[in-house]
Amino acid sequence: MGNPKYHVLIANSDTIKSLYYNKVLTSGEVSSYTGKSIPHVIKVLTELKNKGYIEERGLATSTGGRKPITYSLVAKSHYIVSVAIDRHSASLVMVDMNNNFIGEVEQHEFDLHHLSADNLVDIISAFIGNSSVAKSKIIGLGLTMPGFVDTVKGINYTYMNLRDDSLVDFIQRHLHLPVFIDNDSTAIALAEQKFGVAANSKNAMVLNLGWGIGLGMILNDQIFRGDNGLAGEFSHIPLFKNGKLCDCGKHGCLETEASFVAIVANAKEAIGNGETTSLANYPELNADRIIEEAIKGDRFAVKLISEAAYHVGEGLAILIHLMNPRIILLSGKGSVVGKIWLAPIQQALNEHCIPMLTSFTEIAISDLNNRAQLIGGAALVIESLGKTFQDKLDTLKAEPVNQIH
Amino acid sequence: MGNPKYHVLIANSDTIKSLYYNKVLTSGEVSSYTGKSIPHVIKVLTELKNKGYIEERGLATSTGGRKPITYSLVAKSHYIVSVAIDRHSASLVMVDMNNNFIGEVEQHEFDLHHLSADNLVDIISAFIGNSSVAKSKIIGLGLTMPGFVDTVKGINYTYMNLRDDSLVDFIQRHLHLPVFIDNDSTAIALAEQKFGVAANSKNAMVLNLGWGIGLGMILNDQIFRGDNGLAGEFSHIPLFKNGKLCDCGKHGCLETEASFVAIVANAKEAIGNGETTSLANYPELNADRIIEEAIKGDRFAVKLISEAAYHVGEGLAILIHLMNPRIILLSGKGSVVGKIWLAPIQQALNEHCIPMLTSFTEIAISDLNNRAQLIGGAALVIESLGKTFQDKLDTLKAEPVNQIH
DNA sequence: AAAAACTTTTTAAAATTTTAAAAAAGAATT
DNA sequence: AATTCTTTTTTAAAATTTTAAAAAGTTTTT
Repeated sequence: MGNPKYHVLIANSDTIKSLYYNKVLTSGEVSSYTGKSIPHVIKVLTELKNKGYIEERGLATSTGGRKPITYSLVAKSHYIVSVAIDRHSASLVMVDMNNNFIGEVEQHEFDLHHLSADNLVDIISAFIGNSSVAKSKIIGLGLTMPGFVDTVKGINYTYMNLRDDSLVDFIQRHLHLPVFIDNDSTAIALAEQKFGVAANSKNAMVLNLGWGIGLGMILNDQIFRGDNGLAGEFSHIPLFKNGKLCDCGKHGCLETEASFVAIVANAKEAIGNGETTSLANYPELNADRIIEEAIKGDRFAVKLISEAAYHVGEGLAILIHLMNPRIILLSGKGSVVGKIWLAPIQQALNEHCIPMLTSFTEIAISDLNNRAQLIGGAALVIESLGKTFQDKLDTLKAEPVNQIH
Repeated sequence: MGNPKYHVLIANSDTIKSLYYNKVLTSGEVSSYTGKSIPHVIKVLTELKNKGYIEERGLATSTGGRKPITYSLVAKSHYIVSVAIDRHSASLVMVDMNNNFIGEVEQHEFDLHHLSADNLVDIISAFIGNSSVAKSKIIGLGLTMPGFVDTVKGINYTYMNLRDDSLVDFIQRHLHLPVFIDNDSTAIALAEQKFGVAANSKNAMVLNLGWGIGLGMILNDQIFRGDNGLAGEFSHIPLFKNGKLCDCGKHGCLETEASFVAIVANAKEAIGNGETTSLANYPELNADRIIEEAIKGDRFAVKLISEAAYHVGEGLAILIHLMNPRIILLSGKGSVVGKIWLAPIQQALNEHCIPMLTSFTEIAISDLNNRAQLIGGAALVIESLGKTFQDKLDTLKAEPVNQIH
C-alpha cells in the first residue's frame, strides 16, 4: 500500500500545514504554530529538508541577534488538484505546495443537475492527463460544490447522489487518488481563514455571495460544519412573509429577497414594466451580467444589488445576535462589487442590531474573490493531512490508492 | 504563593475533569478521555490516590477477564461555591467533588438592577461563613448570571458594571478565592453537556426558557461563547414586524412574542378583556404563576405557552438552518412544562424547516431543570482547571488568593 | 476441575519531547 | 574595533510518555 510521501506528510502534518499556510517560516515560528519545542522542531525540519519536502529560504532579518534561517515547502515536490463546482460550471486547477496555481484554470460549463459522476470523473481524468504534472506527485484532490455535503461519508445529498455508493469513493476508485469533498461555502471560508482577510480571526462568518447566499463559519478557530455537515444554510432561513416560493420548496427564505435569484427576478419584472437600464439589452440575464453592469455604473443594477444587500443585512443581524463574530467577510463572486453591498448591509445592522454587538463586528470584503473556492479546495486536502488522511488510507487498504504509480 | 491543592489539580486537570464529569471510571476509561496511555494514566491515578484526591471504588464487572479497578474523586476533599443569579434572585450552593449539593440551596430575592457588587460579596461571604465547609477546602467560585458577560475580562456589561474595575477581580479581592463568571445560559449548556441530556452530543443548542429565551451552544464538543462572550442572544434576534418595543430598545425581537415577557403581557391583556382563567385570581402575574397554573391544567395558561412556543419554533427554524445541531434541548425554569412547548415547536419546524435538516435534529426536554444553572456554575470552575486556572493564579501573584488560609 | 480465553495491571525498555546550558552569529553600543 | 547585548542554533541531559511483553486476575469452555 505504501507510498512513502504520505507517511512523511502525515507524520509531520502540523509542520507541513504551518508551512503551507504561511509560505515562509523560521524554526521559532513553526514552534509556536505546532506547539513543539524548538530543538524538536529543528530536528523535524532537518529531516524534512533531507527528504526533499522543504528547503531553506535564506536568513530573515533580526532586531539585534542571530538571523534565523527560514524554511518553506518545496513548491514542486507535490501537487493538489482542486475542483470547484458551482450551479453552472466547474473550474479545475493544479496547485503546488506553495499554494500557487500551476497553468491555467480550466473551465467547463453545464447544468449541475445534469452532471453525472461519470462526466465529472472524465473531466478530472482528462485534466490530470493533460497537465504537465506527473500523477505520482499529486497527493490528493479537493472537490468543492454546492449542496448538502456530508464530508465524512463523502456524499452530496443534493447533487450526484449515487444512492448505494458515496461520490467520493466512486471518484477515488476511478482516479486512484485520495479525494476530499466539501461544501463550496465552507471551502471559501477555509480559504479566507488561511489566506484571506479572516486570517487572524478566531470567529468569522464568510458569506458566499453567488446565485444563493452561502455561509461558511469559522468558530473558535475551527471550520464549523454542523453535526452532519449541513450547517450554514443562510440562504434558506425563513425570514420573510412574502409568500414567494423558493427552490427549496418553502416560502419566504432569505434567498427569495436577498440573492441573485431575487435580483434577476426583480430585474426582469422591472424591465417588463419599462425600466430604463442597460440590463434591458441582454436577451438573458444572470448574476454575471448584473455584476458587470453594476461595475460599469448602471444605476438600476446598483439599486437592485443594494436592495438585496439590505435584506442580506437583515439576515446578518440575526447572525450577529447568535454568533457574535469578530468579522463578517463578503466573499464569492458577488464580492467583486463588495462596496455596493457594504452600505446597505451596515444600514440594516444599524436598524436591527443591539449596538453593543455591532460594535464588536467588522464587515469586510474579500480579496480572494473568485479564486477563493479553488484555494479552499486545495487547502481542504492539506487540512486533512494527519488523522483524516490516515483514516482514509486505512479504509482504502483493501483497494489501494495510487497503485498505478 | 503556593497552595499545593491548586498545583495538583491543575497539573492533572484532564484526569480530574474526566472523574468529576463521569463520577466513577476505570483506568482504561480515563485513558480514553485524556488520550494518554494506560501505564501513564495508572501512574497518575496512583499519585492522586496517595495524595488523597481520588479513591478506589471497588471492581467493575467484566464479560470475561480481569475486573478493572474503578476510581472516583474523594467527594469531601474539596468544594466549589456555585452562585446562580437571575433577574430577581440569587441561588447559592456548596458543591462537592462528586457534583453533589451540600446542604440546602440558599435563596435571596432582589431586583438585579439594584444589586451592587458589595451586596453580592456580602451575600456570598455570609453563605461561606455559615456553611459547614472549611474555607481552605474551597477551590473556587462559579458565578453565573444574565447579561453580556465577558468571561475573560470578568465583566458583566449589563449588570454590576464597575467601570474602572472588573466584577470578578472585585469579588476575588474580597473573598480571596478564584472566581469564574459566565452567562447563565452558557452555564446551563455546560451543565447539560456534562451531566444532562446533551451529554453525548457534539453539537447541541440549549434553550434557557425563562423570563427571556437564552441560548447556550455546544459546537464541535466545545462551549461556544462568540468572539467577546456575547453569543447566544436568541431572545433579541429581529424576527417580527409587530412594532412591539423590546427591553433592549429594538422592535420585533423574538422575545416580544416568544418569552414569558410576551406571555405575561398577553395574559394581562386577555384577562383585561374578560378571559376566564385561574390566572385572573392573581393580583400580580409572573412566569412562575403561569407555569404553576399550566401544570394544574389551566387551559388558557397552556394556550399562552403554546402560542409562545410556536414563535420559539420559528426562531429555532432559523437556528437549525444555520447550525445543523444534533439536539435542541429545552432547559431553564420553563422546561418544567417542557411537553407543552414541544408540540408547537415541532409544528413550527415542520412549516419552516427544510425536512432534511429537521430529520437530523432531535428536540428534547432537560431533566436538570432549575438545578442546571447551579450545576453549570460548579462545572465552570472544574472546566477552567488547567491553563485558565493557572493564568488566573499567575495574575494574582502580586495579590495572592487564599492567603488567609 | 483444569485448560483456555480474555481483560487488566505491572514491569521494563524504547521512544519522544522538553529543559537547560553552551555555542554561534549578528546587531548595537562604547 | 572591541565589547556588550540579543537572538538563534546546537548539544547534552533530563523528563515524559508510549510500546511491548510479562504477570495477574476472571470468566468461559472443555
